[in-house]
Formats: sequence, structure tokens, C-alpha cells
Amino acid sequence: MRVDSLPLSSTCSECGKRKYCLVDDLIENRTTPGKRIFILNTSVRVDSHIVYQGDKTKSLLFVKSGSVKSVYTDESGDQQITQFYFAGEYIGLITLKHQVHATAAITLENSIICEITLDPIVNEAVRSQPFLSKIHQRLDAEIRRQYHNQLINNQYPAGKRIGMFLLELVERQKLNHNNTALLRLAMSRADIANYLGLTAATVSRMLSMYNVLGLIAASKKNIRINDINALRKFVA
Amino acid sequence: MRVDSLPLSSTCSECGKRKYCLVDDLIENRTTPGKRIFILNTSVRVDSHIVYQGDKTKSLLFVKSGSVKSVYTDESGDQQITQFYFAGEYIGLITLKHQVHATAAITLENSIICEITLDPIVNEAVRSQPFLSKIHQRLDAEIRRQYHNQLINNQYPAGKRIGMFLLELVERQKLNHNNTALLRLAMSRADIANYLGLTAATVSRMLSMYNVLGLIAASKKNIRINDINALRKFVA
DNA sequence: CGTCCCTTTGATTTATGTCAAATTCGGTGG
DNA sequence: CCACCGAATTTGACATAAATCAAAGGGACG
Repeated sequence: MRVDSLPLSSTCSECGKRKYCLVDDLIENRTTPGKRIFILNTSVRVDSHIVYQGDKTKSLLFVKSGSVKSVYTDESGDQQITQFYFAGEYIGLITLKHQVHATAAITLENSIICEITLDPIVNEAVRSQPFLSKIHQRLDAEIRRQYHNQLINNQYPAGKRIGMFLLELVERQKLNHNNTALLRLAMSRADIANYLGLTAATVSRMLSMYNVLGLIAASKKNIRINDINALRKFVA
Repeated sequence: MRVDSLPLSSTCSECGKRKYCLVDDLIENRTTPGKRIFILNTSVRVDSHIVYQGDKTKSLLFVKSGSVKSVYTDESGDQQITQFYFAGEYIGLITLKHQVHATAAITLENSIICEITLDPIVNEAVRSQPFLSKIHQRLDAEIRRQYHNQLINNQYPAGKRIGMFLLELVERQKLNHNNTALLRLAMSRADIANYLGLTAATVSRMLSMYNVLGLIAASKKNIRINDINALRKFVA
């Protein structure tokens, strides 16, 4: 991670997010309590590159708070947002086993990002089957999500894409120990549009539609899902 | 690989495709010449499942001849072709480091598929840095392709998608030691359409357009790129 | 030789993009 | 704390690319 950011000094043992972090498993087996596993625990400002496309993989990034987008840029400069990452999620899992980051990572809001050294992770993965499974589980989920998005963007109309996008975010928030129907979309409409293969105008229109239907209550960055089952039914 | 198929008995040393196969590196370092590294070397009929979605990863599949599609199926049965694989390419690289195949693999024509045990590959990868790099190179290329396709399908119009698809196939054929402007598209128009997020009718129309423009000569499954630079310029 | 399936081509509809104006929001400085 | 500015968002009118529906043509295979 190369970026102007505030290093926050603390140990993993003291970290509030510890029990949602892979590092937790590593600390349990340590004789030296209070050991720091991470390289950097930093407060990062909105719109900062925390990974550049083409960077060598040397760590895993844990989003402690805030959110991040992954952006692929092609030779002619066109860009594709390939994924959003939220609090409790890891950036770099897909890249973990090969050498370079195929996408950049950019914060969508002021965030706290913890950079975790690869070595102890890999060592523990070799030693402990349950730990390896945890990593696999997260990686598998991300890869499945990737394929599912490809399907959605290729075959479904704009309304369903937005609806499924919202549903996915609620599900992920739940997985990340925030089981509410309240979403905070830190990214711009244009970012959502790029991610879903639409335009900002269409994203706006579809959100308005869901609003009118009473399925959601959207005001700017904040969205409440009024009736998640009705929404599920609507996009099915 | 679980499929009705003809096992072809032979050794890796005798294999004609040996020098394009990762296994070649393994044989060089063996004291026992003629060793078989693969599990199965089989002739597979068109439209056979050689991998099922959800299967545990236990081998790498090398396409010796023919071609294969990767298909992701979601809960409601909708399908997305996520990739095509051609002679000289490996299926399962993305899956290699996690446990289950997120997609099925289905032959697009009669093909010869060699199933390679994971263990010797992994062992050699740990031992030899150059060998590991070879794998990384192929995996990186596939992941980059994946992101690039996402960009193309989300942002480019039908004509460019088809044009870039053809260009990509020519490039890959070149990488696979077949440097010609002649393509054989074993997959149906519907498969191409699904892959590119279009309909079969649109694929057909766009190929006709390129035909009329004289950029390609397409007849059914066979396509000749008449002027690759003109085509590149057209889609840029 | 005939049937069936795939592909091509045509006519029409429609969803979403484009362009532009109006509105709201958030941040800044007085 | 409020007023102002610029940027993002919403909304509207319109254009258009691609989907849909349907028919005709062509190959492969029994």
C-alpha cells in the first residue's frame, strides 16, 4: 500500500474488528500476546489509491471501515469497476495466488484499511486446515459473485440489475455482521452505473422507480430496503 | 473428469503436444523416462461435461485438441458462458487454488483432453521458480482476460464486441502456436451471443457486416481475418 | 432424400443511451 | 450560521442500438 495516510499504531490484540479478521486465528496460536501481524493499520482518505494496477502482490488488505472499489483500466484508458469491498471484507484474495494486481483499489470514502503481511497467513494456511478453509470460503464466494455479476450484466435488464445489486449488498452486510435493511452507498451513481454496465441516468431512474413502488426509500447515499421479500420477488 | 470417453493409452514422453504442456517441465527432471504424469488422456465427444459445477478440484485439464466452454449456472437456471478454451490451454487454473469448480466445462466439439494430477504440478511449483512463473503467467493472462471481457460487455456496442472477440481468438491461437488468420469457431452463434451478452441474431448480423466490409470472410464455423490491422483499427 | 436444427435476414418494438435542463447536495468561506 | 458555488443527481425529451418475433434458407445426418 503506497498512499498518504495516517498510520494508526495499535496491536492486533487490541483491535475492535479482531474477531471478524483472519488474523484472529493467528493470534490465538501465538506465545507472544499483543503481536502485530499487520504491516500497516491506516486511516485513508476518500479517493486514494491503496493498490495500483500492476503492483506486485505482497499483502492482503482488510477493510476495517469504509469501502473500496476495484478498477480495471485497459490499454485505451477505458475503465471497469470489477468489485466493491466493504467493512469486514478482504481485498487481494483473488490476486493472492498469482503475482500482480490486475486491478487498482481506490477508497470510496474515508476508510480504515489494515494491510496484512502474506507470510504468516500462508504459513498458517499450510499448518491449519480450518484456517485454509476460511480463506477458501471467502475466495470461493468472491469468484462466484464475479461470475454471477457477469451473468446479471449480460442478461438482465436495468431494473433487475439494480435490484439484485441492492439485495447483494444487504446480504454481504449481513455476512459482515451488520444485519440491517439500511444501506449506505458511498460510491457515486456513475460508479454503480459503470459496475452494472449502465449509465448514471438509468441508475437514478431505476432507484426512483423502486422508490415509487415503495420497495425502497432512497435518499442520496442512504437507502432503506422497505420490504426485502417483495424486492426479491420483484427481481426474480 | 467423469464422462463417457475413450481413454487413450500413451506416455507423456510420446505425446505430440508435449512441448506445449506444463508436464514437459516435469518430465525433464525425472529419472524414469516415459513416466505418465496425467491421470487420463481421453478422446471426448462433442457436448460432454468434463467438469461439473461444484466438483472438487483435483486436477488440471489440458486441451490437446478441440475446444471447451465454461458455463456458470445460477439458482434460477440461467446460464453464463464465462470462457472458451482452445487447444494448448488449461482449464482449472482459476480454480486451482480453491476447492470447487465454480463453473461446468463442456466440450464444443470432439476433443482430446488430458487430465493432469495436481500433486506433481504443485510439488514442482514449490521446487522451481521458473515453473511457478509459467503457471502464474497463464493464470494472470486468464484473469486479465476475464476483467477485459467484463469491460467489453459492459461498455462496448455489439460490433466492437464481436470484432474484439475475433481478435482475441487470433491472438490466443498465435500464443498456442498456430499463427494463422484462420479461425474455426466450434461453438454455436448462440454460445458466442451468450458469452458476449448479445443474441444469436445480433452476432449473425455483425459477422455479416464484417463480411460485407471485407474485413473477414465468414462461412459458417470458419472465419478468415482478411486484414487484421484494418479490423484492429475498426474496433479501436 | 427428407427432416430437423442452426443460421441468416427482415420488420418491428422497446429498453436504454444521449443530451440537456432543473434541482439538490455538500463543502467553503464570509 | 448562513449564503454561495460547483459538482452530483434527478428528470425530461428524444434518438437509437439491439431485442424480439417470425420467416426463409442452408447443412448435417439418418
